[in-house]
Amino acid sequence: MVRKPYHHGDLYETATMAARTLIEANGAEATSLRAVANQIGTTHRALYNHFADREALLAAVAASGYRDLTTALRPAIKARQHMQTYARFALDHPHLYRLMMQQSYEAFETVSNLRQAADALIDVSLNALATLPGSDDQRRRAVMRHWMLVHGGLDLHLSGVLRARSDAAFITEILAIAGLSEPDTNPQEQALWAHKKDPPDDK
Amino acid sequence: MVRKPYHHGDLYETATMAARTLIEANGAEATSLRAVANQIGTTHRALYNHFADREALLAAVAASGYRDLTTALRPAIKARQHMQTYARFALDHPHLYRLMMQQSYEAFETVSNLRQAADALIDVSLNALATLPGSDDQRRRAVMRHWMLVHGGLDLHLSGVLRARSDAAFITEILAIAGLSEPDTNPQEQALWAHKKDPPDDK
DNA sequence: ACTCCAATATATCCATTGGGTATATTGGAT
DNA sequence: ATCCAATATACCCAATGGATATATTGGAGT
Repeated sequence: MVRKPYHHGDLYETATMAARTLIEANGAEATSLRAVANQIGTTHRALYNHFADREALLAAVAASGYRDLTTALRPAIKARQHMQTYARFALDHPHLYRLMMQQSYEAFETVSNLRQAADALIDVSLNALATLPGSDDQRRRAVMRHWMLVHGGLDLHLSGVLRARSDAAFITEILAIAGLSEPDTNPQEQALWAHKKDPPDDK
Repeated sequence: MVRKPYHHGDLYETATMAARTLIEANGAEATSLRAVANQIGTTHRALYNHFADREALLAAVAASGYRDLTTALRPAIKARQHMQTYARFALDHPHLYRLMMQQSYEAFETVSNLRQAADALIDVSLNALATLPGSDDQRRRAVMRHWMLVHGGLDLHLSGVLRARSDAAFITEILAIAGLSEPDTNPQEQALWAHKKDPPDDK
């Protein structure tokens, strides 16, 4: 069922990667079908032979992001390391991460790659944290708690709602909040969040 | 400095409310300047006398959302009630909530209303939870933890990444995860999350 | 080797969108 | 009554996602 490439080569993969590059650079909203097509030397209409519509192309990019994140997370078996790796991925690829987490309910049902890739992410987290104590359900809930916490923190940080002084400070703080700080670390909390009371870095 | 309305009345407020209605119905992406203008009987160009650009109109809507959420949250002084109210607002106004949380860093700096409204939200949470034990910093961190947790859970639930069986089930579960369940409640966790292992509601 | 045909790519076309510029209108201050 | 800045309109434009029709490619069947 995997057809050999005809004219251009594997346009599906080529287009997905080109789109991903553009998206990581400028964000998904600023990435047009024509821009992607230009990048790889085709007409924008050629893409419609491989993707139902623009959303489908974005979904393919999101799926590729899920796969990469899953791969990055697989060797991180300790909870703290796991969370750290997750956060660093999101901070290193903010536009991609946002795209991944903003796929519509429909996209998850339509683009089979996507649901599959997202489920793989959940599974790798469940497996990696299999060493935690407690029943399966307790572990599952712990994974959910960690995920919600780090994702929520990231999302609030990546938009301007909350503003940490730096990415590194953000990671330190989120680990502290999750109760996963290094034993000998004592993060100074009060200096982290810069909202109206204390402006970012003057003095 | 508050100018009386000239031709149409207070177009700023009228347009913001119309935009909000459209956004709550169809989402921000699907709401065009022209659609808003039609709704209130003006030209789309008239809006540019009150909003710098499309983003600014969306930011005004977001600010109004922040104000409403803050108002809803003010009387909820117990942590559990607070979180419950927050979650219910987001679930009742999913498109609006997403818009609020997706304002760009720039928007927060440019549209003064917006930063102000977002800060008011943080403050009301800090004040409401002032009864919690611990130092100011500990309380601040506790607020952040609760916020990140509930927001992260909501965001994952509102997109299709995680799928709870229902909104009510989601609220119950998020409270349990946060350690804020009613004492006599014993939420059955395993039945909540429906991802690939067990499809939504058949049986 | 030749033909055929489905998969793939292109060529035009269209409505809608955000935003620009120039012009008209309004109504309070003088 | 007049003037002028705030407001609204008229018309324009390039870019975008998507539709339809046509051209091209190259492997399968003979």
